[in-house]
Amino acid sequence: MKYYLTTPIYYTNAAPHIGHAYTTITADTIKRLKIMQGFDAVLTTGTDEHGVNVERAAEAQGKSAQEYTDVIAEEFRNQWKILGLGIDRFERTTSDRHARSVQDLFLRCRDRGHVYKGEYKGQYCIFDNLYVNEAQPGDPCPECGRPTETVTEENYFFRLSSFQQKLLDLYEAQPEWIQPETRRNEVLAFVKQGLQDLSISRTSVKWGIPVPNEPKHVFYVWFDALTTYLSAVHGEGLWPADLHLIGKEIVRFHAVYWPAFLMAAELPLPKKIFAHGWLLFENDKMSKSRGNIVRATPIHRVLGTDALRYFLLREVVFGQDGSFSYDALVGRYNSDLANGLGNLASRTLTMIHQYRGGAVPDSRGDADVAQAANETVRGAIECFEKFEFSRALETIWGLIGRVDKFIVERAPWKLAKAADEQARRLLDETLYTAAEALRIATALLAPVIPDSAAKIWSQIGFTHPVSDVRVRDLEWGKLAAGQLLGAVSAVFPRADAKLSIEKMRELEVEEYARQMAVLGKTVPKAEEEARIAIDDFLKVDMRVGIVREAAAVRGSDKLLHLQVDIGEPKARSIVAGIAGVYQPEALVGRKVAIVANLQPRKLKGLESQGMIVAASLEGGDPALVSFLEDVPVGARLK
RNA sequence: GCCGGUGUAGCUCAGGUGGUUAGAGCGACGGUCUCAUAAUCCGUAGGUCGCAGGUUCGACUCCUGCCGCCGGCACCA
Repeated sequence: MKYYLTTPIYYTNAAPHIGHAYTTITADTIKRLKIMQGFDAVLTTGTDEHGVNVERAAEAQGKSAQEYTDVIAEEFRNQWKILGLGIDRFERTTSDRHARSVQDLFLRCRDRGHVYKGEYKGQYCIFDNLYVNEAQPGDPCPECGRPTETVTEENYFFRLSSFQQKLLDLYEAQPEWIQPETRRNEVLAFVKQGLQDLSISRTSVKWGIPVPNEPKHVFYVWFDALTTYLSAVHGEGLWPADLHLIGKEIVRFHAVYWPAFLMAAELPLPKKIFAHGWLLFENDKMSKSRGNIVRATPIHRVLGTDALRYFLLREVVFGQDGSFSYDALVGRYNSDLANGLGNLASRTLTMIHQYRGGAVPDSRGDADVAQAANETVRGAIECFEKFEFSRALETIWGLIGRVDKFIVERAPWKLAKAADEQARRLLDETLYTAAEALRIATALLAPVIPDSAAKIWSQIGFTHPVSDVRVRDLEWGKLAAGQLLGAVSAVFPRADAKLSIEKMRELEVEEYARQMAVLGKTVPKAEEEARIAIDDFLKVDMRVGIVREAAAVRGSDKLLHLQVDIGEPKARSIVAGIAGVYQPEALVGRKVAIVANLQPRKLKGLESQGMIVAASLEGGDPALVSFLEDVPVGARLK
């Protein structure tokens, strides 16, 4: 039985960080679990390398787009290698076979009448050569702030609109097709609203896969990227995928666009889509501007990859957002891995060496612990099956705790001093029980902490790899009497919290610098390019104004309608997206800064004759500009 | 504004269809053993189960309203 699973393909505009690692590590764990359950599991990941952003980034470095993405793709490939992940297919959107897959998918859709040539009307920035999605006439370019122009472009469209009912039928027929349920609800709401046809090609972009017989057209983002899941296993009989593992930000593309493309092409649909949450840093969003992005390799180097794997799967409830912190990481490492599993292995194996010459004693083990172990296996597998990793691990640690307690109750060190036959038998039983429970827990944990499990496994004396273990081997009593143990050494040496965190932070700085160097990014250069001349700045007419009236805008969360006096005969009517932070009554009488020479625009039926100036905080909240000195209304800012 | 979710010990979370003293792990504190990685084990402290009403003999568990947080859509000149 095959089991084909995928991670998203990662966009080559940034180097890999812990977020990428989170998804990929989870996928690797699922793959190992499926293998343990007897499947031939295949895992695909890769890189998404097309598009204007890449085109421009490469140009800025004087590289070809291909040269540029070669470096980053290699960076990702290497990252997974360092972390020891079992990637079977690494598919790049720039590979030839992928191009053929995309073109083939397109032709299948076209031949069945689901694609047509039309006109895309949108906003375009001529300076940045950039299409601004979802912008409206008059909107500024997000890159340079200059006004965008409305342009029309010939595009191919996919008839997404005609798939609404089929998609709803799919979600209805397979309620667990998209998980967790909260994501399913969102998708349902989105599709029920009605679907618009989707633009799937561009003539303004060069860096992409050409549309067959249309040399000017290149495929646009999702039609290209999603298809890697097919091309990675082309001709291998592995499609459909059993699982697409994704982040919650790309649910729509996987749960709406992708099945529609496949339905249109009359290809089988993936079996399941699971969207995980985001990894936050100490409860804040990780972002470049905050400078709080964490990379996986420093953790790998200080505590080992398994510490990271265990932390991510134990601490984060899979499907929900989770919080990463070095403190929590080291805490989990010490209390669960070092004191828990590592110490249990250490004490158990050491005692067998000391009291029984390193050979597993002959016994059936304690019946209660045996039962607990069998129940643990059943419970943990059940949780794993539902991707409830944290619960599965909690269950397994329940067994570890049970055995620690059992050892103390039996006090084998006392039994060892007694000379009678009953003590000898009891000691045999105690040691066997601890060793057998350790064997089962270790094998059960191997998908989550493969390297460490392998070490413990060989210390127990096995010569075959722990990755060969199948679920049926987890039954109590399979440990053979007489088996000779290997040499014992600490698998999870206790970590000094302060020192290891310092070390990880240090390495983090190094790794960041290394990645930047690899990407050829130098911060000063980017700033220089963004500089404008004084003339450009003087084009912006900013004025001090005083808010005369303020009211909420009906039917909107964020908008306030303000009347701002800037010394003109009539106050300006300004609609501003600040309702989330400011109460209307608190604004009346407040001095503000506005941009006075903007093209007016209608919002919710109200004309906005300017823009209020505010700092844009992380998370999108605004903070209005104000003055410490008393400034006259109408004064110009420069 | 509409829709979905969520709010339980310092932290992370469990708590089918309402029923005796609300649980676990980590952390804190005290004690214990000595096989073990200053580990283990035992014990203690700590919660008006977001707030206010309601239904009920009885609600963390059901209903209503409010507040907070998260997310989706709309929207953010």
